[in-house]
Amino acid sequence: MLASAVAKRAATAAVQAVAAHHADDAGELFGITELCAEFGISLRTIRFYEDKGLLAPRRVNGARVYTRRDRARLALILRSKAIGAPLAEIKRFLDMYGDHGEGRVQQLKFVLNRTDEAITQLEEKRAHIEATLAELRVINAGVRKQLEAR
Amino acid sequence: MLASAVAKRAATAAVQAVAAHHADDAGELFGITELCAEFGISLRTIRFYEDKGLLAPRRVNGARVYTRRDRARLALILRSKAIGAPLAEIKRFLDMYGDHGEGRVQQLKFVLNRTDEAITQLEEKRAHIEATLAELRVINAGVRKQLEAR
DNA sequence: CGTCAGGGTGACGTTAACGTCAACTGTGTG
DNA sequence: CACACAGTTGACGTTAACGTCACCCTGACG
Repeated sequence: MLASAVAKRAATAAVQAVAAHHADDAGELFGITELCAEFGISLRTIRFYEDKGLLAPRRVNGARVYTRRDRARLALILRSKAIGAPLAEIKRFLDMYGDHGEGRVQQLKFVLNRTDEAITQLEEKRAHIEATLAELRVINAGVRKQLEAR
Repeated sequence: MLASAVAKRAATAAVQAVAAHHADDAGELFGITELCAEFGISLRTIRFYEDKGLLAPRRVNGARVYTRRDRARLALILRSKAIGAPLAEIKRFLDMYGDHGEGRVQQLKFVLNRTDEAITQLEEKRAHIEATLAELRVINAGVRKQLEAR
């Protein structure tokens, strides 16, 4: 089926995204304007995220230098914003992407609980969207009929 | 398949929801506190929505009286908020649920365009959620493995 | 050496979405 | 009738998420 192929692609992308967040900060480096241009946000915004503890780039002579990992974090922030999450929640989100390679059992269980929570919440949100979509399609179809029957 | 059954139920619910919005305001009436209790929101909030033009209850000696239709609108508002829409957009949303029984061709086409827009936007949002869910499941599974392998 | 662009740091302004408070009003109750 | 009570309207406060502005520093270039 087509759906399973799509799902597989999504899963692969997810694995890569999570891996990117664990990448050693060796490779390319980015400036602040570079990232702003790439993601279409303002300088003020990216600094604001830093103030809020969502990003923590290195400094070179005071200037911010971002690694690929920082870039991945930013992408995550923006996507989370797109689904309507407040920055405070996004911060908790980012923590989940953090360690979980090492860490005590206590910590792992903590992460497990939070991912479980986040997953159920997102599923609820998705359900809301499904319902709204269904209603919109009803309206859409109704109006279309009205128009066809002049 | 199970999924199709679920989809049908959702579609039926959607039809009813849209119909409820067109119901003649004859039946039961509600007070403001009643609605607040039912939906778990504050008086201030419901009045705020009125200020913003999202609700327009009748007045009896200055007191607000809500019809079933108003109640349906409120439900829609809250669900829209749950999916992360700003009130300004929600207002446009509500308009779509409005007439479309009568109206000139011009108006109908307008509604059609907006529903189309809204649908594609919601689909995008759903895609965001799917992606995030996929990543969270990756993390979740990873942590679970770590824990099993002590 | 001047200056100029790019980046940094407060400080303040702004919009959305309410909460809080005070002061008033109509309604039922003893 | 006095009074509690539910409901109403401003006015003002608050939090989140930035935008704007002014001013400062620093390296590169002519």
